[in-house]
Amino acid sequence: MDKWVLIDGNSIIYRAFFAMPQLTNSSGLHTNAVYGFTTMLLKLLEEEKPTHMLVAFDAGKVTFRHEGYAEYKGGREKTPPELSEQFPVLKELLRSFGIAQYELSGFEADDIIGTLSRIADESGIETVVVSGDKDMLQLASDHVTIALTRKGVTDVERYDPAQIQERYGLTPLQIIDLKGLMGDTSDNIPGIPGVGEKTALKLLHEFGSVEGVLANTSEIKGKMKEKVEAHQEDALMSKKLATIYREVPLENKADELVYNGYDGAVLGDMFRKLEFKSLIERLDLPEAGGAAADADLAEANYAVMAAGDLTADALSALLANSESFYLEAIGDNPHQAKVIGLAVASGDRIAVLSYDDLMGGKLSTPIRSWLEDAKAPKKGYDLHKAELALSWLGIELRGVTFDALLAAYLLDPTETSQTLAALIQRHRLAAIQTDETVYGKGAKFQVPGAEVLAAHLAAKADAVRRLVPLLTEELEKGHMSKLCYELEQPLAVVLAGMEKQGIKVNADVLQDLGAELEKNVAQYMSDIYAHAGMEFNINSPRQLGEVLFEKLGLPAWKKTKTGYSTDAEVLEKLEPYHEIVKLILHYRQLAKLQSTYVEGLLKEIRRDTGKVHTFYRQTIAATGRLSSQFPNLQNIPIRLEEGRRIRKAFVPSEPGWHILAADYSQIELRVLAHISGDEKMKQAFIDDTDIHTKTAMDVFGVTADQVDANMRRQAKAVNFGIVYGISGFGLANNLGIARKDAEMFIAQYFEVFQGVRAYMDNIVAQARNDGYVTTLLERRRYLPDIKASNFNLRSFAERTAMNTPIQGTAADIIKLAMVNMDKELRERGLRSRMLLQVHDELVFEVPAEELELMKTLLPQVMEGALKLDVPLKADVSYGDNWYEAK
DNA sequence: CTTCTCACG
DNA sequence: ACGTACGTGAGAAGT
Repeated sequence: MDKWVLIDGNSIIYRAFFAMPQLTNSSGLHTNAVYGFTTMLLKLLEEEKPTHMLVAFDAGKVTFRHEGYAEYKGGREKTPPELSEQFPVLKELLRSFGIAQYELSGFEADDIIGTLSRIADESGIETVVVSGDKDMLQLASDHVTIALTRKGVTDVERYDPAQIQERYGLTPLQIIDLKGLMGDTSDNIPGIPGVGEKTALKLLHEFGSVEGVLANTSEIKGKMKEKVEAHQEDALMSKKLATIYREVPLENKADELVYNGYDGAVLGDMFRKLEFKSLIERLDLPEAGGAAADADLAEANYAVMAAGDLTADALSALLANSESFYLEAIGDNPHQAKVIGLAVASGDRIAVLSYDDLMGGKLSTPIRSWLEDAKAPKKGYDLHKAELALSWLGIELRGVTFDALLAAYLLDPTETSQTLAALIQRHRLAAIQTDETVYGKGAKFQVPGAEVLAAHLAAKADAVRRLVPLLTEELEKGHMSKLCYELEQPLAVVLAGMEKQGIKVNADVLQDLGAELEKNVAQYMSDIYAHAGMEFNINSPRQLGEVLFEKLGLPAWKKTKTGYSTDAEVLEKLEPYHEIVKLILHYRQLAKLQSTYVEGLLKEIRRDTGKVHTFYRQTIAATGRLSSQFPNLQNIPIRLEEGRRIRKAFVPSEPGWHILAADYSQIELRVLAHISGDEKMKQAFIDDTDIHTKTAMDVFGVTADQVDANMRRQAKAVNFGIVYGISGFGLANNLGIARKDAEMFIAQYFEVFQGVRAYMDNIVAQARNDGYVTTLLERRRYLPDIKASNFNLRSFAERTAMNTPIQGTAADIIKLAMVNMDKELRERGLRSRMLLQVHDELVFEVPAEELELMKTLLPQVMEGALKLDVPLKADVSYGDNWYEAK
């Protein structure tokens, strides 16, 4: 069975260019559009398995369409040079793939594809047309489906005639009439002025075609009638321009479209030229010239010393002059990670010890005492994980002086891969093997034999050693040395302490709650089945969508890329239509509690201690916040009472102790008041007024007692919006009001808080100028998209520029408070323990006799963490469990 | 392994 | 005109 795939080259490369972030190879060639195009090709090859394939291009500037209408495609912006330079590259890439390409002077890509799809259709050959242009829908038929790009490049939506009917209520050929009426600004096709998609569809549903509309103008009312009558000629010409010409002389071309797959070596060479390294790996393409794979790998200018090569004294001597340290622990969860070895580099020797060497034998004593010696300096990589993994072996890691992972994170917190291999590559140092190469991944993961493993661990210790001076210098240049050595590194130790300590979770409380939930979930389930008239999996959005929108016929208005959206926003809008909707919302709420918080949390409780030990990741969030994993203890329910009860299970680990919690009040807005210097906002916090009420008063121009609940709610949403980097659309969406009204609120807000407006303008300008923004403690985030020509990318970067200094400074502040508080506890010899951090909240367990002291000490330390132009405020609460501490 | 949904600040 | 709020992690489905 033949299968043809016909691609509108111009349309897709444009799409790819605007959808992909800036990307260049090391010689400065822009490659983003070609990269995007390539990912789309790969997806098509995999999904469609075509026997024939063609990429069609527009040729030259003038086509037959210009003969009747010289202004066709006039007024278009010039193609950006960053894109033009990629056309020849794309054509070369297609040759490397072995994919046919075609262009014919006087015709557009549309016409070539239109003709070939007609030929395919006439022979009954299944064909997919790929484009970003809706006009292509006119080509759909029983054998021809149209894949239109939606978001990005690889996300496409397929249309056959039935789907076009469903979406527009039109046949494929009527798509031409649609454009005839609407016109198309991008092609400079006029259509009828004032007729957009809505009106055009209405007219077509009534009269069937452009000609039908023109013949029945008497039945059209008001202004619309005048417009249609005045622009009859335009409509007819527009229809003609929009019609794809399907008789291009292309007979007997089919053989040239045959696709036989690509030659890995040829494609590999092309990808190397473009530096598409991830794709080389993904397709497992051969290395250049077959061999020489290891040519770039660093040559070991050190001797790997295994246990057999070392005496205890020799090891001690080496450790005394250590330059770097690397500990390998397998597994993502450091509390369960298996230590398989470690390496210490010193001059031309790198000692590599196994787990067994660490746990017993002649070398165990020297290595353990070195690890635990706070005076023995250690420069390493991910020592937070190392500290935890070792601690479960009864070894306390001390004396960390430099962590390459933390440094790398500070230097670029948005970088997703901070592995040693990636860091080495980014710094253009001689390469080391990736973990994936050495261990494999997924089901194929396997620890290699002792010798190979030793070589790899030694290479990593050596990599750390080579990175340290570079990272140190970059931190210095970025003014982040203090942030690294005095905040993040000490914090890593505090976090490890919290994680080792863990928090006690009462399994009985969870089990009781679970039993209750189970009953209720079952009840909801049967009620939902009764209303639906059938049983189905409510947890499956797909099945739920079918029941709601097809079986029950509820109105569908929001779609995901795979089907109907059934999220809470959709369901809330559907509530008035059917009783089942409310039941589903409740079911969802309870099922979430049951699976994630009752069952999920129960699985994390250690049988021996009854505690859960989360892991705070310090190098994930782009803003400087922490994140929490295994389990995530930063998203335990609180907003709704049913869920909040989960917190009753979090209890002190010792009898008679209490849970004490303190959270910063409005920390982000206080930070904003400080960094913007807005006098009005500063004064509001100095007077300790309710900021949302104050905002409502100023924005609505009323007195305090005139602010009702709704005004305060709206003001609160505006304040949130300000912190997020406000947009009219976002605020409108959040408040469920018209965008115009939202924009009015924002304008009014900026009228009042002029300092805030100035800050927002300045920070975006600063980001454009420097390429990055910073927090008060000089934490940095780069925003490469701030200059993007793509509106979406640029807007996103602008909002990020506004938000990151605020969210990031708040993160700085609570981190300072944590380090200071830890110090206070130790210096005062208190037994109280810090257990959790939830972005603006700290949770402790405290013995009864320390409660009074802690109730004043904790807020004092939190409020004094950083001196701002406005006071910081922390509210304390306590109880017998986390629920009571509210 | 990705997608959807939903929990938190 | 474009199409969005900022930052995370986890469970269940379905490929």
